[in-house]
Amino acid sequence: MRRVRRAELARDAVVVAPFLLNKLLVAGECVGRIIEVEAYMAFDPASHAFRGMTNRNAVMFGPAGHLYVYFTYGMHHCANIVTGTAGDGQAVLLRAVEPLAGVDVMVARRGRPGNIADGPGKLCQAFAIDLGSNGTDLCRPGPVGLFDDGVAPPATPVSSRRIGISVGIDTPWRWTVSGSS
DNA sequence: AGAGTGATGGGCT
DNA sequence: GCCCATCACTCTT
Repeated sequence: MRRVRRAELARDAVVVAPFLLNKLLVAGECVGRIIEVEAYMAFDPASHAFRGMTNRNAVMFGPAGHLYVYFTYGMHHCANIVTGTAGDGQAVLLRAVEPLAGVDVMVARRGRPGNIADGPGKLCQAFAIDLGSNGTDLCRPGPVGLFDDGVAPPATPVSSRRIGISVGIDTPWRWTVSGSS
């Protein structure tokens, strides 16, 4: 099981997003297989980076392979993986993972059994990812990592429209592993 | 299965 | 002061 290399993430978000399917998100004892992602490109009206760099989205403009975490709706965190070249302002939103290890811990954090990581907010709660993890380098040993266990992403990833946004809904930049929602 | 809605707080115009 | 890259609960088909 090898760590995902920075060079693999230093490509456009629309390329990296399907590449990330079936990769493993690891945080402490918790492991999950990525099954749903969305790409947010530069000059993408739905992207946090669209209006330029601010304190909140600064990590998006840094080098690829870092975690961009933001707080939204007054109660949820969402996790993104920075892609492209530094300065681009690109990222891939992690929307869902299949829990593989540390399920007990995730259920305890969630406070309820079942459907513990099938949404961007739930995923962050289950993996204890919050603003304290913002900027973490996933390509170096640390509290959060991204690994490849040799399971290839789907040969023909399923793409569809992104969710929860009101602009940029024309671009099919959401990818799922076939069989998951 | 799907639509409607309240919770709740930081970010930005 | 309004807008969310959400979730869970309720009520309706």
